[in-house]
Amino acid sequence: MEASSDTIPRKLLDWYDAHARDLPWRARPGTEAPDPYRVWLSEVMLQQTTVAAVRGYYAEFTRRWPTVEELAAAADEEVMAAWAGLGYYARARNLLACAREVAARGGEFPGTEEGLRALPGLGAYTAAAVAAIAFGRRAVVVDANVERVVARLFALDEPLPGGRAAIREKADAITPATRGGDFAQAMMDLGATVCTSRSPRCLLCPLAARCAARALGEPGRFPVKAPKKARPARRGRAFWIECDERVWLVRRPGRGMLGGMRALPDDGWHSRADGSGEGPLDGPWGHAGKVAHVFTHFALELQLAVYLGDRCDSLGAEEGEWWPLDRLEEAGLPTLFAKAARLALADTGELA
DNA sequence: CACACGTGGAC
DNA sequence: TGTCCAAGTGT
Repeated sequence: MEASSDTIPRKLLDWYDAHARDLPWRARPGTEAPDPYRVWLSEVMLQQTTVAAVRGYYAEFTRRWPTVEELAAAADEEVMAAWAGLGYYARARNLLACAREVAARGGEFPGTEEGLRALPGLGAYTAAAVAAIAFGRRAVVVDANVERVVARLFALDEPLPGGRAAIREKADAITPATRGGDFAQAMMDLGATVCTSRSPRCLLCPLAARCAARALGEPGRFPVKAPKKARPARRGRAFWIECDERVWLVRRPGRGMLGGMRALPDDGWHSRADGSGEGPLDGPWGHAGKVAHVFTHFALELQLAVYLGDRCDSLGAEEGEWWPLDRLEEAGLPTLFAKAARLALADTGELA
C-alpha cells in the first residue's frame, strides 16, 4: 500500500523529537514558550552564517540586551561594535531599526508572517521562520537547507535560482498545519546534519525511503545551481596613523561596504578599485606589509601604510577619533581592518 | 532578475 | 590553494 504524503512531516517530526540539536536560542520543548525577541535575534544572526559563528555573538547580545526594548535603547556604535566580525553589517543596521520599531509599538513583535515581513531585515525566510517558531503559525519556511532537502526529496533539477518556485511549491505541500515551528527547525536540522551539501548521510535519514534523489542513486546532484561568477581582484591602501599610544579611526558611511563600522582611513579602494588614492596625511609613510582579504564578490589586497608621528592634531579636519591602542578590541573593527591592525601592531612593536 | 553585501570552516 | 558553502535581504 502506498503511504500517504503526510507521512513526510510525521516521520520528520518523530526524528526531530529524538535528534533535535540543543541550541541556545531554542526553547526547551514543553517547558517554556519561545521568546520572539530571541527567535528573531537568532534568525537574523543566522542569515548566511553558521551556527558556530553565531553562538558567541548571540550569548553576548542577549547578555547585554536581554529584551528588545533594551536593544532599541542601545547606542548605534555599541551595537555595530558588538556585531563586528560577524559580517553582513546591514543586518546590524536593520536589527537596530527593527528593534526600535518594535519598541515603539510597545515591545511586541507582530504575530503574523505579513506583519513580520514589513519589519526591516525580515525577508521572506525570516518572517516565515519567526512566525512559525515564535508564534506557532503555519508558514512555508524555505532556507538553503530546506531547498536542498526538498530538491532531493522530489528530485527537482531545475537550476537555482529559477528553480526556487517549484521548490517552494513542494515545501508548501509537505508543511503540516500544526507544529510549524518544529517542522521548520526539523527540516533545517536535517539539512545541517544529515542531508548535507556534500556527502549526505542517507543511512541516517528518516526520509530516505521516500527520497527521489536517493532512489536515483545520486543525492548529491541536487539542487542544481547556476555556475558562479569569477571573483575579481582589487587593491587598495589603508593608513595606520599612530600618536601617543592611540590610532586614528574613522567611521564608514552608513551604507555600502562595511557601512557604519569603525575603520582605518583608506584610499577609497572600494570605489576606485585601483589603490591609487591618497591618504589623510602627506606622510612620509612606512610600509607594514599587505593584508589579503576575500569578500563575497571580490578579493582585496590591502597595503598598509604606517605613520608614527607627532602631528596628531593636524588630523582635526577629518572626522574620526583617536582610539587608545590598549582598547583596540573594543573599537569593533570589521575583520579586514582587524587584520590590518594586527599587522601594524606587530610591525610597530618590532620597531619599539 | 542580478547584484552587493562578510566571514570562517570544510575539503 | 582554491572553491564552495552557511538559518538571506535590499535594491
